[in-house]
Amino acid sequence: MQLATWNVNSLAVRLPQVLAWLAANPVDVLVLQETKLADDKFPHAEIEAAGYRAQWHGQKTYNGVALLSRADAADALKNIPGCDDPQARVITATVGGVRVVGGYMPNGQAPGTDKFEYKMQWFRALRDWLRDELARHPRLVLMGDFNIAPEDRDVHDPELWRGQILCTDEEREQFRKLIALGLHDAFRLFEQPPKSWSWWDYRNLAFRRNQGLRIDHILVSEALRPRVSACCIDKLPRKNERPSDHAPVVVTLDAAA
DNA sequence: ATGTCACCTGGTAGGTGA
Repeated sequence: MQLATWNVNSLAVRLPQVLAWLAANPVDVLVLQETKLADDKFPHAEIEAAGYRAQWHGQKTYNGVALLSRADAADALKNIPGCDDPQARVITATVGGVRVVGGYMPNGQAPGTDKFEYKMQWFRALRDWLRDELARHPRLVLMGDFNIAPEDRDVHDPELWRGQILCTDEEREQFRKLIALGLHDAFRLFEQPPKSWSWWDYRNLAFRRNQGLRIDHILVSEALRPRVSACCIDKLPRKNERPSDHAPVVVTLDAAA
């Protein structure tokens, strides 16, 4: 079973790239972030024609998430239950016995801003709900754009980025607290090439210079950890014309014993 | 040195968010 996450930065613009990527990478589950589409604009016909079912939680202009799956998706949820959030950031469903949580975590803009405080509160709410969700669904994957580079090795220039948004100690603490629920960063279960990033700013020729950050993550629960056989970042779509600024991240799970 | 992109409103640009 393969699952992937991709921040597409507008599904209206990126739909052809998503369909092409799925044709080349027929993963079982793909969660998308920043669809930026109201629910009635979601391209479900095109996605179904490509062989995928879709759950989506949309929003005009900002945010918006979706969960595409080859098999049936059951018990879908939108956003964090019990958290009254007007921003569309989470889509959850059970596929093939795995509880899949796709998230577009808040960016936070800059430390000290209202948006940063929202980010902190949002992660607290996510953690409080996930604790219960993990008890109900031991086989769980949390993946998406976390907007956090967990460690210095996830940053092309740690000194330049120190204390900046995506890299603050407070954000990294939020990431560690998610891990402490009993989750594992699938990417770090394997030896990886140095300077592996999932996001490159559109500015400053950042991709050409490989000046990026690893902020898109796939966290797997303890019960799933023995099944993880690979996890990699697919940089190819970042080389497309009109690319998203993010690359997909893919995890491979062996069949249950 | 700087270097973008997507989307909105309300226009033949400017603002916002990332």
